[in-house]
Order: sequence, then structure tokens, then C-alpha cells
Amino acid sequence: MPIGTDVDALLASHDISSTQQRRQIARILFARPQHLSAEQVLEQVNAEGYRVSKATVYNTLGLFSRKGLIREVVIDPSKVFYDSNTSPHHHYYNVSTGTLSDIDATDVVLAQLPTIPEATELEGIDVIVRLRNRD
Amino acid sequence: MPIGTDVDALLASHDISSTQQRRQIARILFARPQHLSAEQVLEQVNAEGYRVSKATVYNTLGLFSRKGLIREVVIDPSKVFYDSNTSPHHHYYNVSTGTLSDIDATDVVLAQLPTIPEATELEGIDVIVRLRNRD
DNA sequence: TTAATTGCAAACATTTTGCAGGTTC
DNA sequence: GAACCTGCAAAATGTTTGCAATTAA
Repeated sequence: MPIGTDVDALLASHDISSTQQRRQIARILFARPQHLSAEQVLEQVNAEGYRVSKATVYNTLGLFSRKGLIREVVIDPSKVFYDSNTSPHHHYYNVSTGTLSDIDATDVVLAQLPTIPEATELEGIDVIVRLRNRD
Repeated sequence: MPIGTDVDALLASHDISSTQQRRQIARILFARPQHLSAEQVLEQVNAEGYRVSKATVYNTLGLFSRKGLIREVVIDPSKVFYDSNTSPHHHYYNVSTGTLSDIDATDVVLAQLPTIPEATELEGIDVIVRLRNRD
């Protein structure tokens, strides 16, 4: 099964031209649902024997995120995570372990939303539930 | 009116010993409701003619935040904002301008919360409403 | 006076940039 | 072949650290 085809279609559907490096990075991001930092993406690409430069990883993640292929999750200022799950959902963040995990959108119900200020429109709502390990 | 007295009481009530630099930084943070980055705090302190080193600003903001005097708000990966409003509330983040503003807690009602995973306890919930300027 | 705090400068980590060379359509 | 993309190394952030000097209680 030509995995490359899927990735190409995915990139094309988001108006991203296909290159070796982008395919490689996309393959890793979409291999399974996960939250990866730029550094982890770089590691995994290189672990598979391919080589993509650091700058390209950053550029590509930024591009994917602008194009809506992945979603940036900002939780810890020291690192941005990229989430290949772009469907509406929220996150648990375990502050003891630094682990990020998904919360299904249906498990969080916002009964009431604040008014949206003049001249702006809603881009999205992030709910982050911070947890601590009980000791 | 001896402003210093208020700040001293504030620090003391949070179990923080009072020093010139800490008073100076607290004065700025509590002058009005605002969201400042470490760099902005440093600028404002220096603008008032006092001098506090960069390291002390970072140390002090971290200390204040650990002691519950201020709250860390992580939204923009490039910098942490410190919010002198520690009462429960959420944030608007205007992605077009990078501006952060408060949403009163009563304007956001979480009707349903996800279950808290085994062996962990809730540390807090952040709701970030991302806005975009309408063009 | 004795422990805590500060300033400095250097170290770090992460991300961005400039530009020469390579790739894609 | 023209526009776009990539790699490298250097630069730009933002934050932390080690340690000697200063300040607080």
C-alpha cells in the first residue's frame, strides 16, 4: 500500500505542495494520534534514516499549522506541541509529568459563551485541564 | 498615602519577604489589571528610574507565581504573561494583535467536566477564547 | 550576624534568518 | 527555467545559572 499517495493527497487537499521533507514529516505526524514538539519530530525523522534539517522542521510545522493540517497546542512555554488531531477537542495537561492528552469535545460542554468583542470573530476555544499527580 | 505599606502587607500575606526589588515589581503588577511579560516588567521598572536586574525579575515573577500572588498565563509560546488577577477567570486572546484580555469566570460556564484520571487531581482549568480581527 | 537576595555575565534552549544550492512543476 | 524549498550556520529570543557582593531580619 503506497503510503506516499495518502500523504500527497492530504498535503494537496490543504494546498501544500509536496516535497520529500514534507511527506516525511507528515508521515510521522499522522502515523498515530500524538502530540509532538519540533524536536521530537526532528528526532523521529532522523530515526527513520531520513534527514531533514532543523530549520525545515520548524518551517514545515509552521506551514502545516497555518494551513490547518495540524494544530498548535501551547501549554508549556518552553515547547509548543503539534497535534495531528484537528477535530474539535481539548486537552489534559499533567503538570507533574509534562504529558498532554486529549479530551473528547463532547466531554466538555460550555453552557455559556462570553460575547465576542466588536470587530472580531471566533477562531476557536481551547480548554486546558491541568492535573497534578496525587502523592 | 504610603503605597509601600500596601505592598508590604500583600507580600507578607503571601509569605514573601519584602525587598526593594520585590516591592518595585509588585507595585507595577498591581498598579492596574494587566498582563505583562517578564520583559515588560523589566522595562517598566527601569522606566520608573529604579533598577532591577533581569535575573531578579525572572526570579521574582517565578516566586510570586509559586506563592499565588500572580498567575502565569501561557498562550504565546514565545513568552509567559503574568496576570495580577488571580481570581478565577479566563482569557480572550486576539491572534491578530497578540492582545490578552480577561473573561469573567461567570461568563463561561462549564456545564460538564471530563472525568479526572486516576491518581491525579485537578490543578486548574484554563479556557482560552481565540479571536481574530474581522477584515 | 547570618541567611536570604541581588546583579552580572555567561550559559542555555528554542526558534528564526540569510543565503547558496537543490528540487519541483 | 522560474519559483519554491532546503540546509547550514549564525543570530536572535527568552530564560536560567554560578558566584561574589549586598541587603534584610
